[in-house]
Amino acid sequence: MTFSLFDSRTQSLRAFVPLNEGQVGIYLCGPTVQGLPHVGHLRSALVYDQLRRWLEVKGFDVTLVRNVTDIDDKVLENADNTGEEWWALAYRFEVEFNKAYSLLAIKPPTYEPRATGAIPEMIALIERLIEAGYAYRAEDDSANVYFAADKWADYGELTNQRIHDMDADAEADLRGKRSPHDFALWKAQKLGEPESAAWSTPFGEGRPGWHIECSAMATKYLGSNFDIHGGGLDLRFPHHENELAQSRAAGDKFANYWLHNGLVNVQGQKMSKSLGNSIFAADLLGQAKPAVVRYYLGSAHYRSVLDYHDGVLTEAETAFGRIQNFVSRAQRSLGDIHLGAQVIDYLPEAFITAMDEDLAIPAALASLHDTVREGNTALDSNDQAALLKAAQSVIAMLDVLGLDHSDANSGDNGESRVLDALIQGLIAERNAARAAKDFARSDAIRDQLKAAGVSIEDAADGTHWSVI
RNA sequence: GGUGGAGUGGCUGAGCGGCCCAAAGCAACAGCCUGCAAAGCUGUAAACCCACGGGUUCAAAUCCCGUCUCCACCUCCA
Repeated sequence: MTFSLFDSRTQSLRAFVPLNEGQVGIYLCGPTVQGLPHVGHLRSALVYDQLRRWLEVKGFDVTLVRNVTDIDDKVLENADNTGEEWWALAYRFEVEFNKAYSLLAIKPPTYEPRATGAIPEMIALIERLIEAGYAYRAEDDSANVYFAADKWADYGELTNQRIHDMDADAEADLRGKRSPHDFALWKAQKLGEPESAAWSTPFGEGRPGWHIECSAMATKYLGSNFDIHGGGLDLRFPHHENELAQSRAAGDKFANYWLHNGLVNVQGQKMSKSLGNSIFAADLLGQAKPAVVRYYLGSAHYRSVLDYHDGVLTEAETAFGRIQNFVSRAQRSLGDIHLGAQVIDYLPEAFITAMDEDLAIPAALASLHDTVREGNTALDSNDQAALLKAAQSVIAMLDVLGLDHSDANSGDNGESRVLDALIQGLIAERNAARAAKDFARSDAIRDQLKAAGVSIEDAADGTHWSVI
């Protein structure tokens, strides 16, 4: 029953031991809502959703905090371009993110704080840092406040770097910094920036630096010491390094485990605005069902690079369709399949082992497919007991992975009843034609249905249909 | 310059000292089933032994050294 996670800070697989027995606190860096959600955002949110679900299956009471960065240079810049209020733009994109998350069955976090809702906590944290001598007000008398990176001896501990090895940009404008490695805790209001984007503080008018937001929000909701901090690999430096430095310098223990998910590449290349190769949530969800997208995003280990290119969704669709097909066949044979309260009791050993080892979802999927094959074999040989066992097992695994197995044909609305009646009529006609050996007619009906997006399956117990 | 990661069958992608003559999926081929298909099952072929060259070990895809190639981070980024 041990559960291990790869901790980026120690760069090792560590057995997970929660601070408080039976409870887990997770802080996840959410998006800066300055644009539309892309495949990378989805993967990141999904990884931690899977982690959360697995911990819940294992009986933990999980508190998941995923923030929304709603104030930032880019938000202001983009709002300036569209002519919207910055907060209106932020809300607009936040809604888009939540829509995508919800489609993908990513459970809402326990708390989803916005950065602008934690300004007092940020100010308090900055004051503690100034007092402790790790932060200073800008040399140029602006409202900027910086963290003195070289004063904090452990700076670089998260990413195993030394300050003097870092590639500092010697040309950069210091803006009142003492050293180029220092980073902003508080940013002075700039000329032309809206009043609504500036808060009054003891240091002057301005807005928060990016890193301080997460430190403040994480400890506000999870306490000064909590279990897991997660985010995308690209946030490891400088964002997480800075978070860790400032929180520790302020006297907080902060996170016990650091998790980083791999990024999504597009045809072997990094996704970026300048390359114009970004794949947005809408692109994926327009091409395939949400469960298929979810399956695809889980097809590589969370720490590996996931490559996106043409055909990946089709492949996921076929693979996932095989699983769904089995569930439909099993349900036809067994009727509705119910699970008891303890989902974990239905999971194969191999599946549990895989999930327990740093959330090895690809290996877990292998176990899922193995079970589907066993179930199909049981179905073909009419072994009802073995079929039920396999079917329950498969449904339990899909449940844990958050993959929707519901039959597309089920549903109780009027339209689906009408549709079923019409299709059943055609199926009856086709079977009559087959009985009369009028295969030209029967094939024509099959083609007609296929053209309409309906596939049919001739089974021992009759003909069944499903939407392709 | 620094830090981290990767190179496994046609493709995706696990494995990270013996259970590996390397999982699972996709694609391919054959058989069973079918009027023919689809779905399903079974089997076959697929990785000149897991980038290349050395080494350690009774034992290496897995550890060490060297080489090559690729990627990421060190600037905003999930």
